[in-house]
Amino acid sequence: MNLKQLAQMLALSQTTVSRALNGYPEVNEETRRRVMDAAKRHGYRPNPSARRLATGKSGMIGYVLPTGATVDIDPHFVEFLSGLGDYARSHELDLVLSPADADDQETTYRRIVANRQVDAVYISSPRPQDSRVSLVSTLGIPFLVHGRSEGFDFDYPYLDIDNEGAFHEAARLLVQLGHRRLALINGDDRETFAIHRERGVRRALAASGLTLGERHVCSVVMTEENGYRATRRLLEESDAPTAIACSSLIMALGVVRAVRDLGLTIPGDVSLIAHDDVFPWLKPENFSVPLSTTRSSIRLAGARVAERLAARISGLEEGARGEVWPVDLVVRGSVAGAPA
Amino acid sequence: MNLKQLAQMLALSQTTVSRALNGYPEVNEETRRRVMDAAKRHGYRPNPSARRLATGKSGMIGYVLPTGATVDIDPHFVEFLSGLGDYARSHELDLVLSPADADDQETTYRRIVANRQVDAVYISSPRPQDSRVSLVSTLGIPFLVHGRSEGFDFDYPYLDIDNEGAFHEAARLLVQLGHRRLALINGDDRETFAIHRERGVRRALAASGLTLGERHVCSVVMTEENGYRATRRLLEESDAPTAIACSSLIMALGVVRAVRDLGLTIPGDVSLIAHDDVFPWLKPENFSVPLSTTRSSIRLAGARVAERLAARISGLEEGARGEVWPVDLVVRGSVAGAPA
DNA sequence: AGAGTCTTCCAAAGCGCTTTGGCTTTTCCG
DNA sequence: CGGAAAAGCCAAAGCGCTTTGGAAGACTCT
Repeated sequence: MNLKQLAQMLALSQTTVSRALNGYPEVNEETRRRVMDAAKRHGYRPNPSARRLATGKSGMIGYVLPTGATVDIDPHFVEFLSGLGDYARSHELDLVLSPADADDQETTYRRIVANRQVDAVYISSPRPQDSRVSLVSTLGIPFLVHGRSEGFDFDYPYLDIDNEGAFHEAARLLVQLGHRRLALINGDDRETFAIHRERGVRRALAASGLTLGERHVCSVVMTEENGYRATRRLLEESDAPTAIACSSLIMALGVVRAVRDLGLTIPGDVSLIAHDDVFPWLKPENFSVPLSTTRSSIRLAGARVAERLAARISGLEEGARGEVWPVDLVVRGSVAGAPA
Repeated sequence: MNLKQLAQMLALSQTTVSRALNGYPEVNEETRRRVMDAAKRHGYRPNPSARRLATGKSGMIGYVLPTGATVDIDPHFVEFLSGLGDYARSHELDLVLSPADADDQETTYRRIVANRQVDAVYISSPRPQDSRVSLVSTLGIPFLVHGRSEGFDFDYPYLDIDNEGAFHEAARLLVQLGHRRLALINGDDRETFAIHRERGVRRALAASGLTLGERHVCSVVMTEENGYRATRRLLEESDAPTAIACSSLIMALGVVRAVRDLGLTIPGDVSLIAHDDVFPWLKPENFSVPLSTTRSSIRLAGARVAERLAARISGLEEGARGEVWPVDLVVRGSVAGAPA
């Protein structure tokens, strides 16, 4: 059942039927009702391909997925996706993932924009002066950055959590508990979130005249194994830290394992605070010693990103609105006063 | 730059240019070269919306993503996606995720098929007599099942791993080591993979005249917490098992924690074998006691699914071909002879 | 009553591609 | 050399929708 048939059936023109269906004003209310009614009764659904060709709108949001033999998709992604899906589901928005060589995403961005394959895109895990952000903003497609970039001479819309504030609070608590030597086991320090977290820790330390030793900050891909290695390295040195801030729960698994392997205890010998993105399958309260965390649901962020993208597509949201979510500091058993 | 302009520029008809580009035989080789050349030089890319409208092909593969407030996307999904992306990237295939209410996916399947939004779909985590499989096969769109369904009077194409064989081997090893009371901490037993794994364990036990006690098999969502709870329950009973087979590494984390909490050791008091889907961020060899596993890369499976879907789309693959991958049994420190 | 203004609808022109059916020209072969 | 077959190309008709530019009729106002 296509528009033509429906129009014929109603003895109306395609124009009128189309307008009635799309809520244009220049059609009699009764006619509209008749049309709506018939459409529903016959299960008419406009062909999206045709509509897309005519309007250039696709009803999808896009994401360029960096891939490659050496590239692993972050497990956080799936939680983010859940959130995106939560919103998208109720709005018949689809998500198209365009896999791209991680080293050449530009081609793919250009392709999906030129082809009008999607109405909007989002960008995740941005870095300072991230080329994707400048690219996409010149390409002129609605977009939203999940996280923040930096160092541009223009503004852009984003949704981020207060990483600096979170780690500032975490570090401040540790300092208040008497810790003098903190360490930070961070994610890839080319990404903005990691930079912000480090900044937060440094700021908290500085406030008490302390510093973050050069060798007390690690920047690694966030795997259990890397958490383990970093911790071993940290704790086997002479000026071993007495407290660790850690950028992910998965790494924290490794931290806990390393501490135990060294015959040390949490929080007796070392206090630990990690960032928790709220996974349903791994909870900080269930660690052998319940883990203190800075908590922010990445799933909720996903839903919000979808919501804002939808708003931008329909013109309800405009401009370079930045949105920063506060982060909860949840104190559990993994922190204690510094050992004597 | 569109077809019309390109044709004009070459003083050829759109027909000829289109045919030259799409490899039809009825065009002179030299003409074809000229066309190809000009197309490349001017960066001509056929508009996918138009092509789609004309042909009904979209160049995308689809996945209906079950969502809902109580639905969590499995973290395995992201690894599978990595694999899918690995293949899709080099073939300019995009993946479209259509979020759907987990309790009503049919509507969404019908929509994406009716709308010809995608050229093929895949189905994951199937259950016996999974309604999605029968639906999709009547809808007549190319598809592939990742995993297996059962109990149909028709065949369908799938890619699965030998879950039964894997857990058979694992259980057999444990029995050979003298274990008489095994337990299985399994995933959702409405899903086929879980059923197959249980079957494998039972078969191995039966071969030695043993059985899997009713209360020695748990079926739970695969989270760390559930692994922990299941293990506590198992080990606190009078006829506690001396060996555990576990369906996921994440649950195994909980198993390990529970064993430790109870003051027991692996493998001294209890042997453990888990299934490893090969995550880059959590490796069995890095468990406090290196974990024996049945191993099968879900990422490779993703790539293969993409490959086969592409083949089905282009008509290179047909029929209900089932493909079952063998699973490696990797023995590490977490298994030992049964305690006396 | 006549001019102007709404209201309501329509025919037709795209959107950019593929494909059908046909028309020339060339090639082949007895 | 003549006729058939093959090769190479084209005009035009879709695909199913949106949107432009009217047009006809109803209504208002002076």
